[in-house]
Amino acid sequence: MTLTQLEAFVLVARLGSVKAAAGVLGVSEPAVSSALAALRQHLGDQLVVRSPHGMELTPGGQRLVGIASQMVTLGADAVAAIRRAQGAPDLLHVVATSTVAEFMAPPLLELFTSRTASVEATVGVSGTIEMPVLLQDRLADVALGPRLSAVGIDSSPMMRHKLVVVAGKRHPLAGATEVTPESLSKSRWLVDPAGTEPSSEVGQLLQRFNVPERRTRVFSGASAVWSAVAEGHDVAPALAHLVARDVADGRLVVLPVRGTPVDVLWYVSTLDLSRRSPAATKLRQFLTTPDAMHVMHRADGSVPVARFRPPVYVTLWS
Amino acid sequence: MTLTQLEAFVLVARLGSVKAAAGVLGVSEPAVSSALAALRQHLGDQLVVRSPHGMELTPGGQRLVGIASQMVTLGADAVAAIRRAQGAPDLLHVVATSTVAEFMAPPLLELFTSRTASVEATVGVSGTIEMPVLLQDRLADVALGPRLSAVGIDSSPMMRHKLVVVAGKRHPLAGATEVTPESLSKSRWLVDPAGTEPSSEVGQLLQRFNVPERRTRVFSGASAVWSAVAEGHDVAPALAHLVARDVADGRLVVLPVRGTPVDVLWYVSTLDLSRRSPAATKLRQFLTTPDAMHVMHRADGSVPVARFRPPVYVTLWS
DNA sequence: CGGCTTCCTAAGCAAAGGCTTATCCCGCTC
DNA sequence: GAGCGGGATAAGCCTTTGCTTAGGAAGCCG
Repeated sequence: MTLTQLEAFVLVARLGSVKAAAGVLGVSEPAVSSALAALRQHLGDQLVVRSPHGMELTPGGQRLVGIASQMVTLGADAVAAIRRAQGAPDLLHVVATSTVAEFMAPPLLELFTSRTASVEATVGVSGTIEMPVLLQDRLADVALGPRLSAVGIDSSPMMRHKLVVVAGKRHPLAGATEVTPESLSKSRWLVDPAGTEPSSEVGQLLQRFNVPERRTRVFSGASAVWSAVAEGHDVAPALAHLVARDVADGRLVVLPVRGTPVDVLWYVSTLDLSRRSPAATKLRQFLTTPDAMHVMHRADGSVPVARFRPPVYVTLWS
Repeated sequence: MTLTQLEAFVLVARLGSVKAAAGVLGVSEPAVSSALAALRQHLGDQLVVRSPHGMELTPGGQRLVGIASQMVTLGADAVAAIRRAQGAPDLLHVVATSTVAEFMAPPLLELFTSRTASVEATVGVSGTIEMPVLLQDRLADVALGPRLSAVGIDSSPMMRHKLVVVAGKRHPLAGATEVTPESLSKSRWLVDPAGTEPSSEVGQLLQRFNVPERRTRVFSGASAVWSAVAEGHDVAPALAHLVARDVADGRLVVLPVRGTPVDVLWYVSTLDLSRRSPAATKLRQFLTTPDAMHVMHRADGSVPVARFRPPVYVTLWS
C-alpha cells in the first residue's frame, strides 16, 4: 500500500473513471489501472467496480476513500510543513480554466508573488469537473474559473466581465446593425479548450444558439482563436476587455448579436477556511485589493507567450 | 516518501533511538537507519539528530512527527476498515510483559476469542517502555502489564496478585522461620525477561534487596526459572498463585522473606475511548467479567508450551 | 587512551513500484 | 455483427524499497 496507489484510488473514486484519473495525474491509463490492481490485491477488495454510470465504490471502497484521502492530504501537508520549517517559500498550486490561465493568472500571480513574502506559485490548466477533486486532494490550493459547488469548497466571485461575439473585418456581417444567431449558421465557431465544456459560459452560449459540434473548432488558446478569426471568415466568443485593442485597431469586429453581451462571473475557489493552506488564504485576500482588480481588468492579449507556462495537469480535453 | 519510512521515523522520534525502533519493528538497525536516510533526503531535513539524550527532533522533524504518526495510524485504519467491510474478523494485537504473555494472555485470549464473534487475537512480548509507543502507532491495540502513564493512554487495573520469593527444597534456608534479605547474599537470583526492567515489580524488589546485577541470571521465561530453582540452590521471585501447586507438591518452598509478599497490580492499557479499536473495547469489557477473572486466577504453569506463540515484536532485552 | 555503544555508510541483493506500449475483453450502440 | 470506448492485462524496463552483513565514525566512560 503506497501513497501513489492510494492517490490513484481516490481520484478514480471521485472522478468515477480510470481514464480521467490518469489525465489528472498526467500518466497513462494502465498506470492508474495497475496501481488500482495492486491496491485491490493488497487489501483483498475490489474497491471500485465498473457500472453503467462509471466506476462505483464497493462497501469497502466507501470506507477507504475517506481514509485514503486523508492520508494523501497529510502527505502533502508533511512536505509543506518541512518546507515552512526550513523557511522555504510556500508552494501555491493554482489551477484555472484555459481562458483564465492564459490571460488572468500569469500577471496576477506575478504581482502576488512579488508582493507576498515567500510564496511561489505555479499555474495549471484543468477542466471544471476536476477542480473540486484537485482541491480536495491537495493537488491544487486554489481554483480560478466558474463557481464550484461542492461540500467543503468555498467559492467566491473574483471578477465580472462581458462575453461578446467577434468576427474578422472581412466577415459578411461585419457591418450589420443587428445579427440574429440564425444568420451565423454558415460561420464556424472557434473556441478555446474551456469553451468545450457544456457548463461553461461559452458552452451555454453555443447551446443557446444551437451550434452543432461539427461547426465548432477547438484551438489551443483564446489568442490563437482570435488571430484566426481576424484572418478568416469565422466567428468566436471573446471577452470584451481582452479584445478591446484589436477592436479599436479594426482587426476584429464585435458583432451585435442578439443576447450579447453576456455577463460572466469568475470565481476563486479554495477549501473552506479551516482546511485551506496559508498561501491560499493570502491569495484570496490579495484578490480583493485594488491592485489585483486593476491587473485583472487591464490584462489583455499582450502577455508574452513565454510567460504562459505549460499546464501542470493534463487537461480533460487532451 | 513511503509509509515504511514514516513509521521508522515516528518510532525513532518517539523512542529516541534507532536501535530501539529497529527492535520494535523486528528488523536490523541499518534498515531503520537507511529508511531514515531516504526520508531525510526526500524532505531535505535531518528530522532527527544525535544528542546526548538520544535522538532529538529538528524543528522540521517536530512538525513532521505528528503528521507522520497520523498517516501511519490511518494506514492501519484503512486495513481494518476493509477487513470489517468484508466481514473478516477484527485483528487484535496484544502486547504484554513476558510474565503476562507466558501465563495470563494465552488462556485469557483463548476464552475471549471463543466468546466474542469475529475477533482474532495475537500476542506479542514487549518491554514497558515501548508499550505506549506501540499503542499510539497502532502496532498494538492492547497492552497488558504495569500501569502506563502517557497522554492519550487509558490504563486500568486488571488483576491483583502477590509476589513471593521461592527456592528449591534443598536450599539452606528452606525451613527457616524468617529470612532477611542479607542472608540471601550467597544465592543467585533467577528472573524472567520482565524482571530485568528496573521499573518492574521484580526490578524494584531486587533494588530494595541490593542485589547486584552479576548475582542475577535472566531466563527465557518464568517456567524455566522455577524449574531451575527447584533443582538448584538459587532463589527467584514468583507469583504466589502460579507456584501454588509446586509448593504444595514440595518442589518449591516459599521463603519467609521480610517485606514479602509484595502486592502487585497488573493493568490493561489501550488508547483512550475515542481512539481505540472496537475489538480493544470488547476485550476491556471482557476482562471485567467473572469468567475472565476466574481464568486469570486459575492460570498456572500448566499451559502447554505449544500454545505460547513466538513474540511478534522483538523485545527490548533481545 | 582503549573500549563501549550507537549511528551511519557501503555493498549487494531480491522484490516491489511505477511507467510505458501493445493487446485483449466487455458492454454498448448502430 | 462490426465498431467503439473504457477498463484490464501482458510484457518489458528501469528505479526505488527494503533487507541483509560488514565496517567506519562519533560520542561517552572507565
